[in-house]
Amino acid sequence: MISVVYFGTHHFSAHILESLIDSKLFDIKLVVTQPDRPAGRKKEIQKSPVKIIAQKYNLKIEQPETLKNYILPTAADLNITCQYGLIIPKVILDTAKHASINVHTSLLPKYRGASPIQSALINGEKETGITVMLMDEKMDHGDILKQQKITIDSDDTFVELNNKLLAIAPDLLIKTASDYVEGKITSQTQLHDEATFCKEFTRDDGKIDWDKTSEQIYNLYRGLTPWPGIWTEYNGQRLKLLEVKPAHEKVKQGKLISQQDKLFAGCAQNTSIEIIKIQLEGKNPMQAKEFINGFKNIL
RNA sequence: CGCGGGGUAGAGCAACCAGGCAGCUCGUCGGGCCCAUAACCCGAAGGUUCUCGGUUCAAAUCCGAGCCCCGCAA
Repeated sequence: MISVVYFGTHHFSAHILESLIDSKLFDIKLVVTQPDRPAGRKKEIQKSPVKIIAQKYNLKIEQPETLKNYILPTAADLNITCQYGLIIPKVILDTAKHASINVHTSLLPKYRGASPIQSALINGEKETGITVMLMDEKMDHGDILKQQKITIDSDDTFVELNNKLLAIAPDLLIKTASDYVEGKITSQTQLHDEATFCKEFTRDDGKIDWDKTSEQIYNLYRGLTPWPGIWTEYNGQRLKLLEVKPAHEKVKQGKLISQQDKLFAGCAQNTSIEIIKIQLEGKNPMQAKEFINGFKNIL
């Protein structure tokens, strides 16, 4: 068995961790994840998805607030990280007997950073993939061990694409990690000149710019749904567009109109999007038809 | 005590501010029209107006308390 210290926080990472456990090839000596934080309207303390998995398998857990001056209590053959959310100092990377390995959800050097899946969708990419790499002290900068490409369908949203990547990532990681420990893989330096970066998104990033075309807005929807979602202002209130698709109706830019039971919004260059599911500030989500029934007089 | 919107027929909303027969668009059911229809016409059923208390001749509406849903923020 290969001993491992695992660093991770979010959902994708939790699945990766569980796959490592299931493979029975790895001995997870320690899981490092971000501290429990308040979330939701009532500010209830929530565990990270990775912590939940770690507890399910009774693994040892560490939740340092920061890794500055943090001393890893356990050394292992490999440090494996995925969506941990904090930069890991070189001192900690160097504790691994063989290497510190990272799983990243893009084809590096493209989309280094916090939101590779969302950003690829927003930019209308046709393909993306998984990169398994060696870590260095710069974010997503280390040498590449293995990559696997997948195609992005034009209707994939974050959920579908995330699932596609999740379907291939565990096997790629497990095989690459094992092969690396056995010395069967050589690493390859990234083409740093071609690197692009992506930031973490906030709700403001979901505000729709109606000067964009329906394709651009649809891509924004694909990348930011379900979180943080896309929205616009309507009568001074926030209107979330929970489900949309490109359409060909001619609608004045930035305007909402109803046609039979359907709802359309006008985008740039005479394009439009159909709104299928919608939520007004303070209200529950509703289908376009329900919205039309209730708000017909002001459409 | 973080800020704000909301709870009215199966759905989405109006009426509330300024108390006086609870209404609109759908859906459902029945009938009509039609070659036909999810279209159109006629009709019907369906309500403890979230709960409890208060004010009043009279409360969906005003006052007090509570429960629940949601948008921000974190």
